[in-house]
Amino acid sequence: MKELEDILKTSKTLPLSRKTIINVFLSNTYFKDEMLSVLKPFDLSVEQFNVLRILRGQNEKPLNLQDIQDRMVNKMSNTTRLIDKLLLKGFVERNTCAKNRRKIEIFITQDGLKTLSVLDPIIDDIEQQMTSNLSQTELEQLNNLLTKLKA
Amino acid sequence: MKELEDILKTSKTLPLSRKTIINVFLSNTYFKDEMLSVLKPFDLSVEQFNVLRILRGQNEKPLNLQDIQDRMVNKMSNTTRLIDKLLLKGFVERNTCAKNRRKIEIFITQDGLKTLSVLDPIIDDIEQQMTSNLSQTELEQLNNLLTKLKA
DNA sequence: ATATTACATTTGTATATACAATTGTTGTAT
DNA sequence: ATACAACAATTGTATATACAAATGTAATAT
Repeated sequence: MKELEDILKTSKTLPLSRKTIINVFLSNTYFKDEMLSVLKPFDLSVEQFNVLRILRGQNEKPLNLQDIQDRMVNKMSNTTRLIDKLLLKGFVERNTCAKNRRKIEIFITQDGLKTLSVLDPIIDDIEQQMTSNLSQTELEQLNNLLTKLKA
Repeated sequence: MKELEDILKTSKTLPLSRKTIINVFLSNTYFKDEMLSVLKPFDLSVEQFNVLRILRGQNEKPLNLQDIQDRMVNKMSNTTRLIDKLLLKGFVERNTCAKNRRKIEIFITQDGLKTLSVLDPIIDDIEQQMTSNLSQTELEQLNNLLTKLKA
């Protein structure tokens, strides 16, 4: 993993705020790349995977697009198109809501559930690995700092 | 800013590693959105802005595409196309390298430099603002933890 | 009852990114 | 000198995201 100093070769000392922001960008890339390399063989992007997990969390109850969008970690401008791709792969189903035909209900399929259950231990593993350089105490500190940061 | 609990309504307690990863994703989005809203009026994306700063750091000396890519915070699969857009806006110039015609040298223009000099204090400001919930000590802690995380 | 407004999703356009294939140039091996 | 490998950038295809406009449905106001 590249360090700040390696990347910003020509720079003087950066203000702490900028260093922090850059470090968050780098950490984000680090996590996303690792996740993607695990999900790739399952033909899923990180975002698609997260939506599938959201749908599973509903225990077979459907969610409409806005509900999904609200629960997404990376706010998605285009849930429609993301769902389109999950549909093509057979991981979700889509129905117009009977009570309010403006809304679209989305379900996870058996195939989607099966894929998630295969992925669960793999993802747990990579998440552990990616954070293994920090102790539990340090992880808690990091969490608290990040939460406070954007409070 | 949304909290983890608000987003993941249906979830049980998450493992600390997952919480940390999600928190980094959220922080990344937070920073990027704020930066973008500042850069938007200047017709620049966050990534384009960063490349311009890299080029300025060279003090008028040119960089080829690979050098730029190495210095970029968000590794860019397509520096070519990013530079294309900076070119259209007149912020950079592009020449084939005489010594090695495979390489393309890229310079920042006066217009690019002028735009950066206008942006400098604005960016400093927003960076301060975005991190103002943390003390200097906390920012240092956060930096150290993030560095250690991906060491 | 019709017009207007608000709601929910879709579509279009643009940028950033991932990855593979292609093009053109240079260096090397024989 | 020619063939082949390595290098540097470009192009093509796909996904995610930002934002605006368009479509279709429901609620309301008169």
